[in-house]
Amino acid sequence: MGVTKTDIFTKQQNELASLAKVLAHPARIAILQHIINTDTCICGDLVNEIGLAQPTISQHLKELKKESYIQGTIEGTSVCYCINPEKWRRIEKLFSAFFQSYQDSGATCTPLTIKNK
Amino acid sequence: MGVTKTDIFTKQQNELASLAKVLAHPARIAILQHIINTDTCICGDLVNEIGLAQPTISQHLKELKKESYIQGTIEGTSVCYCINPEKWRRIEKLFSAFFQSYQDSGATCTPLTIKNK
DNA sequence: TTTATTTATCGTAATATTGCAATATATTAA
DNA sequence: TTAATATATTGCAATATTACGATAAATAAA
Repeated sequence: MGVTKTDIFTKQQNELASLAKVLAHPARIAILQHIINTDTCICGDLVNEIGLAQPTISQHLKELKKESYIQGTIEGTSVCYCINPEKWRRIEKLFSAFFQSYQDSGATCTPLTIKNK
Repeated sequence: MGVTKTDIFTKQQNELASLAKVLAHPARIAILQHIINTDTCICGDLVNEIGLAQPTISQHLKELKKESYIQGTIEGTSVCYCINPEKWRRIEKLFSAFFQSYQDSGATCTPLTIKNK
């Protein structure tokens, strides 16, 4: 159906999935990396840096803003984007906690050649 | 077009995006958490634990296997799933490195009320 | 005011994802 | 062999995502 049954999952599960979804596209990773490298972004530069059309970049920025990975400030006709420091650290902690919730107990689950790829 | 232009991004950007995409669904988060909690999974239990049909769970497991978050062992008629320890730590490091690549430089990008949600 | 510049939004086409019924496959038990 | 059990695969419908041309909106410069 292409529609996720969010109601059967916990708030935390849905939140982590939503945050991961933002990172689930190389253009958005590239945008974040460029903003990180340039500190405050020169916004329109993203269109030049990354080989995507302006509406496409704008759409990706919208998704990054929706989950507050970044924030924007209007500078005349252009918009300056930068990382949202507080949210970034919060997201980092959520992912970190998720990955650290697994600790290798040495439980035996022998790997095998799985037939279906 | 619904088709990602992977060729214009680096291998690292595409890899992190692919890994994030696996986590971009609450069912897959729930599956991983259940496997983590039960150490080795009782596979069919996932269908009961999570309120999704068997083919749907099987499909999610396939995606988790594709990026090697988990591995499966055939136990008679059933399949026992568990976390792939080596891959899990590798993925953890990739995400950790990504988040830590941002360090708050105190660069001024004053937040504002952004009009478009 | 008019023009240029920058970014956001709309509309749309192509493709991907999600979910499940039906079915196939594989192994164990009878 | 046959039946039961567990999981994977297929096929399909509903919806979501990606990308971009066209255009709107908003501000600065002339």
